[in-house]
This record gives sequence, C-alpha cells and structure tokens, in this order.
Amino acid sequence: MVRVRFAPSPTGNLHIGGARTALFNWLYARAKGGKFVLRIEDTDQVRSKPEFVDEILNSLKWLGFDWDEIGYQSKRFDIYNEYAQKLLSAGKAYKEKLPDKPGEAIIFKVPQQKIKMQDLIRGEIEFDTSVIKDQVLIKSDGTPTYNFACVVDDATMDITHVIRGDDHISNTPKQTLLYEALGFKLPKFAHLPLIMGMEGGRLSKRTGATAISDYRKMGYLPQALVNYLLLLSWAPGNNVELVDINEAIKLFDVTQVNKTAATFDLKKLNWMNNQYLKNEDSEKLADILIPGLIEKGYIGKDNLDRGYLVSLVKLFQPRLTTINDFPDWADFFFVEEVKIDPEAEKKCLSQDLSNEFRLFVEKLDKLAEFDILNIEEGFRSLVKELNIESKALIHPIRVALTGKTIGPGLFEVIYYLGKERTKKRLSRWIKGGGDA
RNA sequence: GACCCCGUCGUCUAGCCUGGUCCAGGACAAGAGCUUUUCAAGCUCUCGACACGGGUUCAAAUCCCGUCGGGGUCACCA
Repeated sequence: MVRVRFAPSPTGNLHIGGARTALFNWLYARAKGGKFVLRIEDTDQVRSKPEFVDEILNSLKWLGFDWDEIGYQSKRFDIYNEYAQKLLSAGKAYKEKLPDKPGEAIIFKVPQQKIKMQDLIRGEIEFDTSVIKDQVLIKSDGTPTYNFACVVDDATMDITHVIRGDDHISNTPKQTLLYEALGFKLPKFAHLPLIMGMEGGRLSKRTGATAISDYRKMGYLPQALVNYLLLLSWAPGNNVELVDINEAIKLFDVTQVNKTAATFDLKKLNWMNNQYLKNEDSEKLADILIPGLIEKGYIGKDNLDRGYLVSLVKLFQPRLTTINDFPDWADFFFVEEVKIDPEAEKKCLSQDLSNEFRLFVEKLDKLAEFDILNIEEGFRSLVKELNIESKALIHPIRVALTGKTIGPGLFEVIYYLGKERTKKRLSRWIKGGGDA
C-alpha cells in the first residue's frame, strides 16, 4: 500500500512550490490507489499559527487535493522524545547543555560513512557523511528538530514514498543515518526540482505572487493552476498541454518527472487560464462571478436575472484571462452611466457624428424585431446608404456604448444592452437634442 | 568556500535510459499577416535551442571525461 505525505509548515501560506509538491504526492497516491497523508509540521511554537493551518487547508481543498489522513507534529512530542531516549540509551546520541539555553539538547552522533541513496527521479546519489556535523535531535526547549521529527513521523506513519522538493536532497543523508540508527525501514525518495522565479533563484514575492490564495483572488481557476503546475517538470507526452486531472492520474508517473528546475511563467498560466475559462460551463462561471458582481453593486442579491447574466458571460468567456476581467470588461452592462475611456473618446468620438447616430437610432426604432441579426442588418443598410465604411461607424458606436475600443461583437453588445439603453447612450453624442 | 543536484528555442517541454528515423518536434511569449467590427478571441506564417571543449563510434542532443554556467544545502528554522 502506497502511502505518501505532504508536510507543510504553518509558518506561512501555501505557496506555488508547496502546491506542486502536494499535487505530485496526491497524484501519486491516487494513481497507485494509495493514501495521501497530510502532516502539519508545527513544531516551531513561535512561528506556527493556526490561521496558516486554515489557509493551507483551504488552499489544498480549493485545488482539489483531498487527503485521507491528517496529523499534527505538535501532538506527537512524546513520540519524538521516546525515540530520542532510545538513541540516548543505545549510545548513539548524547546530551549537551549550552550556557545560553534553557535545558539539555539531545544530539545525534553522526557516524562517518559513505551513503548511497536511490532517488526515484535522479537515480543514485552519493554522500560522504564526514562533512556532516552531529545533529540536534531534541532542542534544549524539548521540541524536536525538523530532520528528527520528519524521520520518526515518516517511519511511524508508514510512509512508503517521500516525494518532496529538491531543497531536501541534502537532508536525505542525515535522515538516512537516523533511519539506520533507529532500525526503521527506509522509504523510497523522490526529489522534485524546484520552481524558480523569472529572475532566477527561488520563486519569491518579489517576482510575483507566491501564495495559492493570491492566485485565487486574482481570478485563476483551480483546474488551470493545477494543470499549469502539472506541466512544470512533467509532460504527459504526445504534445498534450491541456490535461484533465483524472487523465493525469492515469498517466502520471513520478519516475518520469524531470530533473531540471522549472521557471514559473505567468504568461503561460494566463494562457492556460483562458483555455479553461473558455471551456468552462457558462452557468458555473456565472455562479463563480455572482458574489463579486454583487459586491461591486453591479447586480442585486435578490433581483438578479440569471439567464441574462449567463448570456453576458458567454459573450466575454472566450476572451477572459482571469475571472476578474469580467467585471472590468463588462461593467457597461451593469451601470447606468458608462465611463468613457478618454483615449477611446479622443480616438473615436472627437468628430461630430450626430447625424449618423440619429439615423442609426431611427433604424433601431424601425426594426421589426430587436435581435442581433436585425440590428446588424439595420446597421449594414445604414452604412450603405451613407456610403461609408462599416468601421467608421462601428468603432464610435462601440465607444459610446461601452466606453472602450475593445469588446465583444458590437451587434451582440447592442442586443444585450437593449434598445432603450443603446438609444440613451447614443443620444449623449447627438447635438441639438437627441430625443431618446 | 565545502558538499550535492542540474544544463535542448526567452520560458515550459518532446527526444536522451534502448546512439542513426532530429540540419531537433510541440506549447507559451514575441514579431508579421489574415479575420474588410475592435482584441484581450480565432486562423496562418516567421523568429528561435542540443552550454563549451575533448573523447568513444562508421554515426552523439543521446554514452564517457573535463570546463563553464545555474540552483540547492551547510541552524537548538522547517
């Protein structure tokens, strides 16, 4: 039975790197029909905060990584002490009292030897432990150190595969020594390459957002983020980029993960998010958008026309990079007074188009049916009569109606805006009293 | 600095294990154009890489060695 674990420390948010480690562990567990164990590494009493535990758990849930078990290191101090005592009485560890420390620390005597470890991703890695100092097991305040708690936990929780970041590779010989000293069976190790920022080095806040919750706030879909993370250091083959998580479970294999560190590229994530956004069910997308629209005062809590909203979502869906783009781009559908972008006004509405606008309004009034096809037909006939280019009128009308030079097709916009609002917005640009 | 890991287009990668089918394929980005309704969507095209140097071999991105480059770790943090 495969048992893997993800062991975050609640001293901060769940970040991109952690999420990717969680993803690969979760995938491996699901692929092998094993268990995915969560272990909260909260031995640092000062820096660990319960709100970070909540934040991490919520982010994992949002990403869709359900866990089978959860444990907290802070509840296992007795166990760590028990094993430390064993090493002490076996003569493999000793106590030390430092003048500036409260109590005695328990320290592991590091035996000098060569260690060969097998890594599922990298193959054989060799270390000479003579360069490693004796390791503190239990600190003088009675709490265990990371490497010790980690070994005791992984062994006693029957973890079969330790899948973690590359940065732990040099912890592995230290831990291997502890497994041997304690008589524990060694798990299999797989060290994932790190995710780096665009400017090189570790992904950091300077380079961009690192917290998963930030990506959620920025309007990324969890499926898109997971798919993007999946493609960092792993590829399903056959030039496939968009891979459904259930498909990934079938195809994933840790041993095929790359060895090279990957750079986090927001542009590709954006593309990926757009792919998922355009394929997402419009009803579902509307549901995701509703809270934000209510918050902005764009729609009412009680009197919202869901069908109408879904139509608008469909209009913008292919273009959205993030969920948050929708309220920004579709704002003109929800407010009475359109905010006209000054640049757009200068570009498209600086000349007097009173006559053209008035004639267009007349066309709209004469339509047998106010629908997209008829609106376009009316417009086309007007342009023909005026003997002008379509775009000479389309762009000014778009700016007058939406305040923007870009957006969905104009005739759809007019249809969903409705005749009255369209006329009202056009009349503002008709000199000498538009009677709309 | 010591130790460890890594090195294919700007970025993510396929190919490497099992040398020839690779004058290296795909995706993102970028650039150009088309879409005579914009683009933030769509379509088409272009640009662009085996880090370098030695071997081994009839043949090397693929195997070996060295150099260089990048990253990580060296805490009574995790």
